[in-house]
Amino acid sequence: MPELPEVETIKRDLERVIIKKRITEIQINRKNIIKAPGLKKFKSLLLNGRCMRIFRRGKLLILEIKTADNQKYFLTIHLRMSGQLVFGRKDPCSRLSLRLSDNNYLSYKDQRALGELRLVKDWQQLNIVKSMGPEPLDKKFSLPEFTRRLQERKSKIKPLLLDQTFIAGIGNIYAAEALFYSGISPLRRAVTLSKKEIQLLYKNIKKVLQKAIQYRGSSFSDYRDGRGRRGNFAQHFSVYGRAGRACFRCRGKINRVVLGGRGTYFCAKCQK
DNA sequence: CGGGGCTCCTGTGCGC
DNA sequence: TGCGCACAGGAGCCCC
Repeated sequence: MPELPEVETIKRDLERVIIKKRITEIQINRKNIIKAPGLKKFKSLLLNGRCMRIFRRGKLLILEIKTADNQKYFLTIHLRMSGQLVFGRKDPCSRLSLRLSDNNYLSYKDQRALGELRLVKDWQQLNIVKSMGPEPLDKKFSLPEFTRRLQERKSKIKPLLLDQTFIAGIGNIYAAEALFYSGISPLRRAVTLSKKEIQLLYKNIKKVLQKAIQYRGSSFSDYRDGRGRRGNFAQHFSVYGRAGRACFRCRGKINRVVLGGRGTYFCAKCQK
């Protein structure tokens, strides 16, 4: 479900409402989403702890936890396809529920239960973090390096954009949108992109992610923000999910193919 | 390295 | 109505 803009929106919502509140009650309704440590330890460390800070790396949401006995831990949350993190009243559908000292709840919901939560001492030592590519909205994400790294890859550009070790945070929607705005076919080999095309792609990745954050993310079906509300960017999709409909630029038909097992939308006329 | 298939889950929608 | 299949904002693993 959520890609960088959705996780960023949740982060911004939650940091206004849960910081420094004490966790007074923990209810785990689906054990296997907790990947580390064991359930007992997970619970005892969190109980009476407080979230001091929230940040994001790629699609990973990270809560810095100060435990009751003043240790520093990090609760890492990967929402995968259908995870939601919602602040408010108690939610009977939650997989994990944290009651806070103001009597509100932080609910982790996840219809498909593919999400993963971990409570760790050092989040940077997680494999998913160690192998993660650059943050596309970070100043350190530079065009020369993006260019160099694209030019050494023979794979198709679209699956490459979904590869979190190549670049962090982009998923199926924003890969499709960025390629559309850049006029680049998802089937193109990365190595064949011209300097000009790479520059366009670089700009459009940033642009589409920023725009989506402005609109509080995309709710195609499951996504909800930190208050349980839908995002507004789905109304602004140019290609994603528009198979068979008219391309906004040339009025031609939007195609759908499967690449790396993922539905891939593009306009064969506008995207070469 | 690249790509395909399968897996983890649950739910919905479609064609027959 | 029922059944099976395809598909869904993700990603790890195995195999060729």
